[in-house]
Amino acid sequence: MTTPDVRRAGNGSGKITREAVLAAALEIIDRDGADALSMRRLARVLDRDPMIIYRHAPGKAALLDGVAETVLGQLQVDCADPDWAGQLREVARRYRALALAHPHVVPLIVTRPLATPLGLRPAGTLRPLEDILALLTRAGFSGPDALHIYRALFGFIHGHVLDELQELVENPDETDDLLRLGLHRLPIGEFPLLRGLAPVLGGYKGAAELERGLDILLTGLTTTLPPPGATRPPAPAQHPAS
Amino acid sequence: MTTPDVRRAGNGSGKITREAVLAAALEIIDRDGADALSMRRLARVLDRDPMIIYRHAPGKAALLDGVAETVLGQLQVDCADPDWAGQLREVARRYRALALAHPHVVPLIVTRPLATPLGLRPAGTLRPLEDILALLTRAGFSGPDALHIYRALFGFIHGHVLDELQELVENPDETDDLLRLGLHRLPIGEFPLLRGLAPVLGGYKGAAELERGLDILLTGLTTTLPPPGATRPPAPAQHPAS
DNA sequence: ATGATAATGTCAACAACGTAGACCTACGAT
DNA sequence: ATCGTAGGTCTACGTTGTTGACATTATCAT
Repeated sequence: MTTPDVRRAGNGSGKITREAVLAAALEIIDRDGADALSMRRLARVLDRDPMIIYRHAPGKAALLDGVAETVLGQLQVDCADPDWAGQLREVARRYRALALAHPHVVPLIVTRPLATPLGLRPAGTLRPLEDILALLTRAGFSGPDALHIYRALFGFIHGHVLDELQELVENPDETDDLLRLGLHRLPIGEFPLLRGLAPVLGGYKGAAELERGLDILLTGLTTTLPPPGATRPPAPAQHPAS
Repeated sequence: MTTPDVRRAGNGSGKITREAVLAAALEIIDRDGADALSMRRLARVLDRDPMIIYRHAPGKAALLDGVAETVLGQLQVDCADPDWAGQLREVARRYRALALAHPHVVPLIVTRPLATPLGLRPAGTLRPLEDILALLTRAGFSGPDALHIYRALFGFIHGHVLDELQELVENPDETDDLLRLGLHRLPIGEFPLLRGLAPVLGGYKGAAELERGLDILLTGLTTTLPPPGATRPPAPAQHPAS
């Protein structure tokens, strides 16, 4: 870093907003993961003293919550969509897109609310829940049924996204699936099936898997719960290739 | 075994095994969460110098992986069960029981494999996968289909367990659901539906929810994929492991 | 028994961490 | 002028994970 003007502690110019802090934190996490986020490093990115951060967030934990909130807050739900099942599909797809865009944030989204009661969670985290409840009650479902559907959907999405991220590999340069997945290091005798499935594991397509899961989930839901109104059956939907 | 010989710096008696280290680590995590686990505190529990730990694990990260592995390693699969669907059900129930017994370990199980390619993960983590592949191929499924079923099942389980843990609340003493969930702190205008569903949220029963989800999933799977069992068993029914 | 070799435990030290507390500026309202 | 408040900076404390050197003990061929 060539700094001709040596200020003792780096200070840029202009005010620092909470959004700027969170954006910088997200940048670090996206690049190097959540463990790489330290107050001092974040301050270096902001070109300020580490202590300013505490003017915009009460502590590091709140900061992580804030990052998770900003990402999850980008998930939009169209409460007015008359085709509730289709809307749930799109929400799932958008969620997956968000997760792939910010893979290092997914652990935060999934993990941090574990110790926090519902009402104490940041508002941005609760917005999708409320919106989906709105969508479903507007479609005629009872409150408890809507809640049940929300749980089933997000349970599925969380699980799917985690599983898909687990299958991502860092060096896609390697052509041989066995090597790319590191499967050659496994004891041959103990994991014969796993090793044999290397090519299938390598060719994993998350988007298709998501659609298949959604088919199962939505048909299951519409047959289990009374689909209100004189609306149509679920319609297995078209699969966009990707 | 019982040597009440007190040496200068904390050292107990007897040898320290890797299992003992992991057990102590699990104890700390179960009590106070993963963040509370520090090398020094772990050493205090073991009544030894902090540095011994490095003789049994290359670092803290490996230690966390080890804890996740020991817990997940307790999940047993009966590969020989002829009723594959029933066996998957039981696996799901056992997984849930494990998660409820060690709630603080779930984030580790779910999060740590995210950066590690399949083959480099600890063997105990891969055992359930291999076992379920064995169960399903023995039931007549093709390799890719078996893998698909595994993904669907564990995606669902992961999601369900995370969602259920999020609904657990720390002070179940409070009688009023609104207060217990902290929902009274939410802006009334912004989250009307959510607040209205407080009693339903409070009465969440994870076991029933799991069974409902399993119903949906398993029926969906058996209709989507060719269930090889009852009607006509195809040729390679028996496949000796070699 | 003897000495060599490895395993195992101990200690001090380091750099980096989160954050409390004091201090300093700048500025709009009185 | 004076005050309150918000934003920004600096120092310092206690803790963390880990390194490298050192000490002790076990193992084993000779």
